[in-house]
Amino acid sequence: MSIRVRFAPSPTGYLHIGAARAALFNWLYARREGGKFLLRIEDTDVQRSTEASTRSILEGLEWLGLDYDEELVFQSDNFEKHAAAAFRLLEEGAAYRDFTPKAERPDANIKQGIAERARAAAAEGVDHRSNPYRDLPKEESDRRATAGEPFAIRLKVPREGRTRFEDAVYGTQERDYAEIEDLVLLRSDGHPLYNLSVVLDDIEMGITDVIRGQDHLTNTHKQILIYEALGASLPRFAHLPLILAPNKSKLSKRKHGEVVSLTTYRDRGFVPAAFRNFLALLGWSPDSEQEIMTLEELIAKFSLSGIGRANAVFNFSESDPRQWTDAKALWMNAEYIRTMALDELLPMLKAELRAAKLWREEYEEEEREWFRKTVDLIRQRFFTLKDFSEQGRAYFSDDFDFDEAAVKKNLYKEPRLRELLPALAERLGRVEPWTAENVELALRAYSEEAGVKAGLLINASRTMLTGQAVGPSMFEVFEAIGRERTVRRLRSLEPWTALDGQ
RNA sequence: GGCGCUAUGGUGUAGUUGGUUAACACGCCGCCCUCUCAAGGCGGAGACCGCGGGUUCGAGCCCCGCUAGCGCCGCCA
Repeated sequence: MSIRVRFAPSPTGYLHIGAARAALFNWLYARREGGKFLLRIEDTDVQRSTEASTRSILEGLEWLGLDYDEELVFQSDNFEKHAAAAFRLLEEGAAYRDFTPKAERPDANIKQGIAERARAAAAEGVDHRSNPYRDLPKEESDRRATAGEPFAIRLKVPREGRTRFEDAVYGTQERDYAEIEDLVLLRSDGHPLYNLSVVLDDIEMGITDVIRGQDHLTNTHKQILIYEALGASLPRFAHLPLILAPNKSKLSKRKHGEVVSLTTYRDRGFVPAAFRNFLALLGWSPDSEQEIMTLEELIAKFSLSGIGRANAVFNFSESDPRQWTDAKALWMNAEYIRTMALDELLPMLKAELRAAKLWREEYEEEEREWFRKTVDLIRQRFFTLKDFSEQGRAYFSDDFDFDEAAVKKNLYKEPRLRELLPALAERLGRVEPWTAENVELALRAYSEEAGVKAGLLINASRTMLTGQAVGPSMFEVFEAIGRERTVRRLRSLEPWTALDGQ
């Protein structure tokens, strides 16, 4: 039978990078094995599910280049089938009605509350089969139900035995039935619960391999119980190590903010292929030592056996804007930006410059060559797509800012530059043809005449022309900026006005 | 509290059936290149392989114990 896997996020927020990685692994596995990658939106929690989240998940997957097969499944559409299955299990005696009134559980510190309850229960010894309604005679159960008394349906977990499965990542997993509570299948309001729904949907969708986060590892035993009660065969399971924050806590939006959202990477100038490549390496490693991999290579090399078991730390600093996300992710993005085919980069740049209102149609017409050459020149030291419209702004617009540190370092330290630069502008205005080589000859000749080091004029020019202290080799910059703009900018008084004010 | 999972330099990971200088990438430091900053080249610091016991001629790899971190334990998903 061919492989069928799925990614099943719940639309209760943005797409978390951990979830995105799970989607990636599923997708790679399906593509590698020639199987199908299905998408199911688990929107059974009506309170928290939003359409905006669904949209954001879809966008995120599309951005990463993860296309899904077959129809998108909304779990809520199967609501009735799931409820019916619970009643079927009830009829078959595999489940029972629990008439215990629903407990009030304030959502706030729910996890803590559960732990406390478990602690208290453990203190006096727990018997998970002690529910008073577990062995209620069928007649009485039916009678009370008919009388309109509310009830939940719980799975009747056998007293003796254990569940067992072979996890593709974590190996053999076993758990005694005694440790598993009779889980609720259907709430008293008639809504099926997660564990029932996933199992039913996975069966209906023909899922052969369930690849998901390790947080589901112990829950898998409960789901196996449901598979068994349903008489269905088990899929293969593969659980993925979790992604942790620098302080080793679980990555969450609440605590860590936008760094955990996939859309942040799109919005902050990541190249999808770069982020995808980075994500693939979080918890998985190929046989070779090669880390930069194309999608095709990723697919060809991917295997469940390459997945590690230890949780991975995702590094970032909340105080240092230069390290806003993992340094390796940033490095990888820079690597992609400077080495990828220019033709693949240009469309992304077009979108970026458009958003920054720096795009001009000429860049695809008469200035096409200039644009390509300039992008190729400046991309060498950029980390994100955003850098093109920020640090690179001066190449596309006359309206750019002067970096304060650059002005101090390259202009203010030598007062004579106020006279030297306009004079240099005068000289450069006569350079013909305008090439890096000719500008260099002219500039060096002038520096000798003026008795100053060429470096002084070069660095000052860099700041005058680009507003920056750093950038590509300056003569290439002169060529890219062009003679007319060069002359004008060298004569500009703007950087000096701040000085006058002091 | 119970159950489970994990544990290799700051981070991500390799470490083949146990075999002797623990590998790669990012980051960090230095040198070269140089008009700046990157990139690139070269070199370096950084891991007693969580701790303690075993088994063995020999253990990061096997066994036991401990510790720590994480996860799960809901009429949430």
